Amino acid sequence: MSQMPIGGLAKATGVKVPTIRFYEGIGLLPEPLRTQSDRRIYDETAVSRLAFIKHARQLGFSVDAIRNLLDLADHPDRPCEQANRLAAAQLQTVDAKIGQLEALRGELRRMVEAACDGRVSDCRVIEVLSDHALCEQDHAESPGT
Amino acid sequence: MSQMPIGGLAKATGVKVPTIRFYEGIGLLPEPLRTQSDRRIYDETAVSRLAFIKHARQLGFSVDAIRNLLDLADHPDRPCEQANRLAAAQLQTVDAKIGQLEALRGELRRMVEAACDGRVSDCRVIEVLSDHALCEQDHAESPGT
DNA sequence: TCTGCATCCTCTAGTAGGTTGAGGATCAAG
DNA sequence: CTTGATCCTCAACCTACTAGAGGATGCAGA
Repeated sequence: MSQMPIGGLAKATGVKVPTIRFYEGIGLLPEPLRTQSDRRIYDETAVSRLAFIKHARQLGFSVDAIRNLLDLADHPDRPCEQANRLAAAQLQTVDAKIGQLEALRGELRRMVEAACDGRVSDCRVIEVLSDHALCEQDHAESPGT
Repeated sequence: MSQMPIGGLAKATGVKVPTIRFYEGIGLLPEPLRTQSDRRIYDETAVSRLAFIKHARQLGFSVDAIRNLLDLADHPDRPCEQANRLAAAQLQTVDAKIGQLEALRGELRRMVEAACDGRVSDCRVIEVLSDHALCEQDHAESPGT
């Protein structure tokens, strides 16, 4: 039960097999023990660690931030300022991204609502794309969608 | 005025010089005329086309979608259904992304608000990351932040 | 005319966070 | 004993660019 191959770890966590190997390669997961035939074997601690990583990724933390968070999680005696700072920074990033996306959504809505059913020559969508001046808000930077 | 080198086009549109060459390489911009010494020369039509591309990128359209939109813009006699569909799809994508980010923001806020000032051993941030069950909402997929 | 700096050229490599595939070994069930 | 699933490594690909090397050209001032 507690000994499993990489596919078992994948099923237990919902993280794909190549992604697990990738995480090992970049040092997020430690190199596991191997069988005689060189196959990786994992135990419950690997499940926890990978679940932590997965959850942090879902919350949008970068791999670098996760490295720091894992390091903190491994040292419970340290002060947790840094964890708080990372979380606050991530919150700020997400906040900013939402703001930008909302501006984009406004423009896109206006484009879609004005949708014509004629020819491209008087298509509102193409027209707006051709002329930024038709936009109401600024959506200066792409939020990397 | 209407003849300009790549740096002029860059200034006129706010798109960086290497990015212009990149767009040419992937076929978004046509290969321009060259001077005898092999330097690219552009005119006003290039300015319009690049402005269109820039604006569409700002609105989050993928390069592939932009290829379609440009193709449409080049053929004003075609019906504009496809442009409408592309815009609607992009709106849906942005909408979904905002929804996910809002869920993330909720979790991050709860983490940040509960910030401790002690040791990592009872740090709320680490705790939440370790245990998805502590989350109130689902934030299944990472929105690629 | 010479000098020097800005701009241009091509080409390669790097970024984040993985995914996909080739080519081959091994395991477990029937 | 065979078949199909799973495993291994390594390399390439994805998006949308950005950065830098190394070299050619253009233009302005002395």
